Amino acid sequence: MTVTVRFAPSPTGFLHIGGARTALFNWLFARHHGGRFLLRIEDTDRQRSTQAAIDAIIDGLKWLGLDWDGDIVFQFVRSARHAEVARRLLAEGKAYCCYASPEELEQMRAEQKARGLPLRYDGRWRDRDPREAPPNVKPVIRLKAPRTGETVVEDRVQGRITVANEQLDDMVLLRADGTPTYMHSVVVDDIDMGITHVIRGSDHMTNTFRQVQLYRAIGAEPPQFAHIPLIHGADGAKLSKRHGALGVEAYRDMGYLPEAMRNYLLRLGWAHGDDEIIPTDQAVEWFDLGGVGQSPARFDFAKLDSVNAHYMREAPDARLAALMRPFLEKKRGKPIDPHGFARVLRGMPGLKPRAQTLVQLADIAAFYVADRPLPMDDKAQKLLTPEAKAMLGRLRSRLAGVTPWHEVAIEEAVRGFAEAEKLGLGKVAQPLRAALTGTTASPGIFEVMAVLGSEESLGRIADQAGG
RNA sequence: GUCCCCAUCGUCUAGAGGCCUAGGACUCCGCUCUUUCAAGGCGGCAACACGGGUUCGAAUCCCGUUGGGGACGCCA
Repeated sequence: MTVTVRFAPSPTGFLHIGGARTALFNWLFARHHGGRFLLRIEDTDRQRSTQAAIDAIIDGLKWLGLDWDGDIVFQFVRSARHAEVARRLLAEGKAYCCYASPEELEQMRAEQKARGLPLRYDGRWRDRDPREAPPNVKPVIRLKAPRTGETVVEDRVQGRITVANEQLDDMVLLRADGTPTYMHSVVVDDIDMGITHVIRGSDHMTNTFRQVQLYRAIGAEPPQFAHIPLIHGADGAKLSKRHGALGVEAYRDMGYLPEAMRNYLLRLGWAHGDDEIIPTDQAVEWFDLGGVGQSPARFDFAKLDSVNAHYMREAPDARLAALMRPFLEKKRGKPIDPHGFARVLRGMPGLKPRAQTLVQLADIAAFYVADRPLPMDDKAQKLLTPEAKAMLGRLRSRLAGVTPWHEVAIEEAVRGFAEAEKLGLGKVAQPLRAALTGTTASPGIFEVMAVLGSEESLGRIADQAGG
């Protein structure tokens, strides 16, 4: 049987980081085994499902590079099938009609809570004669779950997990309006789609027992389950919208590379010995459920930054420049002309080891496309003393004679000038850097001049030089 | 409250009874390289939650305590 997994988000919001990791693990598992990775949108909650959320999930998966097989399955479309299975169970006596109203059940739970009892449906209609049903009340269909014995799940991550059946109540399969519940739809769809492995967050752990009972009632063999621990926020609390559970598009907008995101997310909960940098093709080769950890992990931006910095250094200059472009244009508030973009591209080798994100990369690349005269930051301004300005004037004259305008020739000229002036190179380089970049930190100054070209370099120096 | 799960440096983790005076990565701190800032190289700080067992021997197995998380909907 070919390995078949699915990622099954509900379209009630963006694709958050936990969902992204679940999708990644499923995708890796499928690709590792040469199996299929299916996408199913769980939109049975008509009130909360939105097209915007569906789009966000699809965009997020695409950005992360997680391609699914076949067509997207929309769960709601299959509701007739779900109802059919529920009614079959009803006919077989494995399910029953429950006429308790929502208000009645709410009251039941309130009483249970008040008396310190477990919150469970008490099975009040389980064995009651349907002829006693109140008039004009549409019933829900509940599973007639076993009341004795225990349900065992052999989880591929958590190991064997057991629960006493008396802890579980009779879950609703079909709502009063005839629509299926999540619990029921999931099981029917997973059976129909031939899902062999269910890899999902451990918040679904307790659902699993109920779902296994449903599989048994339907007469199907349950798939293998693998519950991966949740991701927590930096403070250890549950990752919620308030605790940095951002959509993947937020990470894209913060300037993270998708391959870095995949690597970081992979290491959050999965390990292969001491390996840290694991490119995606390597991950596909190595991924296994045995490497998944059992305890929750905290999301750590510092580590993500470091991983991202690594992948930025490895990325080809042209790709990085293209990816960074929108960030730089946003920062400038206007487009970059081809001339400026060419500079950024040429300057990329010196730029990329100095940034951890595309946002930072745009920040430090900005001077390459800045218009003259450049604004000087405070530290740069401080360096440009009257003496320094005069020095820059003399240096400019010397530089004007450099041909061809190449890095090596420029360096020779500047070093020769410093020597002639009896100045340390730093005394010359720092004011020069200020004039050329408007800051005190930048790529190597000879590289900067070479990239800028002689005309622009001399112009910028002249802008700051005295006399 | 009931049930389920988890527990190694600040964080992510390696560790499947002796290889552990517990390894790697990130962060932080030094040193080095150096025209600045990075990157790189070298080095440092830092952990087996606690208590009982089992065993010749336990971070690793068992039990308990504590702590954390998750689930208890006609939401998914």
